[in-house]
Amino acid sequence: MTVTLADVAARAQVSPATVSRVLNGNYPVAAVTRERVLRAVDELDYVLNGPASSLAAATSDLVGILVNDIADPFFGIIAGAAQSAISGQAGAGRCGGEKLAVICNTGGSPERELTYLTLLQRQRAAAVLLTGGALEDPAHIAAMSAKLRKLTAAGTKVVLCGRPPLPADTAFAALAFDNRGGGRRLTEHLLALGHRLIGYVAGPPERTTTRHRLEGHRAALVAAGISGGASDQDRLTLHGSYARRCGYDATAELLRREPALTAIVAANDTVALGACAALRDHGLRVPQDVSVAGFDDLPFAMDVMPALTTVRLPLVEAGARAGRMAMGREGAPPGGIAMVGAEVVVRGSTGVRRG
Amino acid sequence: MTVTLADVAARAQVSPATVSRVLNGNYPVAAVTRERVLRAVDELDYVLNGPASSLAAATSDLVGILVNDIADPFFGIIAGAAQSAISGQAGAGRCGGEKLAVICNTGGSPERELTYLTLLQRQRAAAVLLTGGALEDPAHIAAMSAKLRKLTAAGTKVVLCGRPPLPADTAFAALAFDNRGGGRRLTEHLLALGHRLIGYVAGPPERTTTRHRLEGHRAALVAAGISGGASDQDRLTLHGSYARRCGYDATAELLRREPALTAIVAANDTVALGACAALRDHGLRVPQDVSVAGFDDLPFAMDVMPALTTVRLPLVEAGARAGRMAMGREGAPPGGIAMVGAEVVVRGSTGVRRG
DNA sequence: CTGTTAGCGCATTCAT
DNA sequence: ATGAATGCGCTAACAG
Repeated sequence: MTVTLADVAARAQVSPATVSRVLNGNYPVAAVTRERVLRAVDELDYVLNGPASSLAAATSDLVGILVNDIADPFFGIIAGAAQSAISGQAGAGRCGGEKLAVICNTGGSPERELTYLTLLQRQRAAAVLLTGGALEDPAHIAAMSAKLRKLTAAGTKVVLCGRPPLPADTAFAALAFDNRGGGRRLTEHLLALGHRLIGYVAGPPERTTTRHRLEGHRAALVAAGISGGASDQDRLTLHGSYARRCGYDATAELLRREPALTAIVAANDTVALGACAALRDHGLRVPQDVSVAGFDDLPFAMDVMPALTTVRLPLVEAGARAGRMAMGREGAPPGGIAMVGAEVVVRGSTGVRRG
Repeated sequence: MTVTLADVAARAQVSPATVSRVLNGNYPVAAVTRERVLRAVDELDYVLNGPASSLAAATSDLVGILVNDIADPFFGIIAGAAQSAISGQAGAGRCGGEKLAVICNTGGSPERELTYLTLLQRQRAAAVLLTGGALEDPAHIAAMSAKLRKLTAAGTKVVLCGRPPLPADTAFAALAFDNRGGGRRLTEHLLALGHRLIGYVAGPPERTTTRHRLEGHRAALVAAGISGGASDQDRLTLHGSYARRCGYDATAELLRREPALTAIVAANDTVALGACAALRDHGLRVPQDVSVAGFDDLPFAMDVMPALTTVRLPLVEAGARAGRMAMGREGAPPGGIAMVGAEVVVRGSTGVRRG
């Protein structure tokens, strides 16, 4: 019923092997023969059987891109850039070299992360790209390390993008965002504006991204000699998800705990937006009464009113570079890991401390 | 080197066939035997070979979700919801039933759209979900129809989400957003506020979404008896991409063409944000001087200042429902197509006409 | 440059 | 309820 490679071979009056060679383009074939085969392919409307091909070749053209939450533009932008870098480079042949870059949405669940890895392992994926912060649960880290090690052993290339390298594993090329440095510089900016009572709406606990940004924040406070003591820092730090709603609720709570607050640093831009909304609802102006800062510099950050002071992460560049690394078009960075910049972008949402 | 099903069979002292049956769970196997096999699987750390399995069974567990631009939360939200609906329903067996729902980013390119479809066809995908507006180029429509017909013929389920059904093709279950109705009601809202000179920053030409929203807009104008003539409508309508930048540039141009403009309708929320920025840069206040309205009701729409009046599309519900339809967990809507609502949400960015 | 020969690892008939 | 045999469609040696 379905047309196979053998049918094409018969039609073109060549052997199946020749058809395969033409299709894969990785072997010398006479120009005339190629034309004949291609014509037969076209006439029969033949489509290669991927599973059969992958089985015989022991590899597939599937590339998996794992993201924590595809509804979040942070991941959408990285994933889109990576996918372009991977799919955009069609090989010389119109059939060969074409990779199927696909995005897998884990929803931040460790189980689904592992499940997707297994599914990709099943498919003998050519490469796997892990994006965004990782969970710090030791058991999960161990499971992930083991799984990734198996994947590489099976010939799958593993690349980390925006995720710190796994402990004791320099085996995987990694691109890490300088969350700590960015977090520190952002708080230094606030300190320079005179702020001393700074609330911090952190991301989900147990995530590397959350921890690093928070560490940077606290390092800046300590360096300025206003650590305020651990208890005070805890009092002004609240954890939540990356949802706008969390920024709103956490800000309300912070205001309750410390009405004299003059600045709020949010886990990311989305959360910062929620914080701004909460402040407005409390009759406070941004930045005259309270300054607000975000993180990531998502596209909308420059368009909200007031425009958000935030930390710009080169999401597109990082995603594209990770994609190239996954394709072997770009070597791993020296030491296996490259730290990509995180630069503070000052806009209207932060200003000098009031009165 | 790599452990196969035969290895597991040997370890469990059963035949390969039995192992296969246990793994697929679609055949009676004695409980004791099953336990023994499962233990062997665990001990050997066996992972099914997807390509081999798909080849033998002539189907795979891959489900493709095609999106125009994954960096746009519009698609991220739909895709995320669809993926959850598809992956979330692990079958009774811990091995079987698990689908690999993957997102394919076409970037709006018709070639890549077809390429992805071919790739998914190669993989013998179980289902394909097409999301978002379609290109109206006749050649591309024909190519898509043909390709989709072949996919269904090969056993792949095709579902359309947020995309109008293909002409003369009731074969594919479709969920369509009421872009025309939403567009019309949005403009009616503006007309009710007294606006008469309304600029329209439309999306990319040749896209169904663009055309439908624009048609709704014009229908409202005509119904109000202020069609203004075709030439006038053309003068106040500008096409561009869905980028924020286009909203900015188009607004500047509209202001040049018609300084007396009192309202602007944008292709979507992102474009509306760009329009707001342009107005501000021209010293105009929103909504006191000019009202602005978006479309989609993305999460940030309620958080910008002033909050955006827009048309809410049930992205999560539609994505999830499409996912269920792709899995055969929900039947196709009567007639093969269901129109999902598009409700105007009035917020601060629109107000009564000035003066 | 091209044809021939073997599997790749699994699902599925048939038997039992 | 389980085992034995067959073939899915293709690629990769190996010849020629």
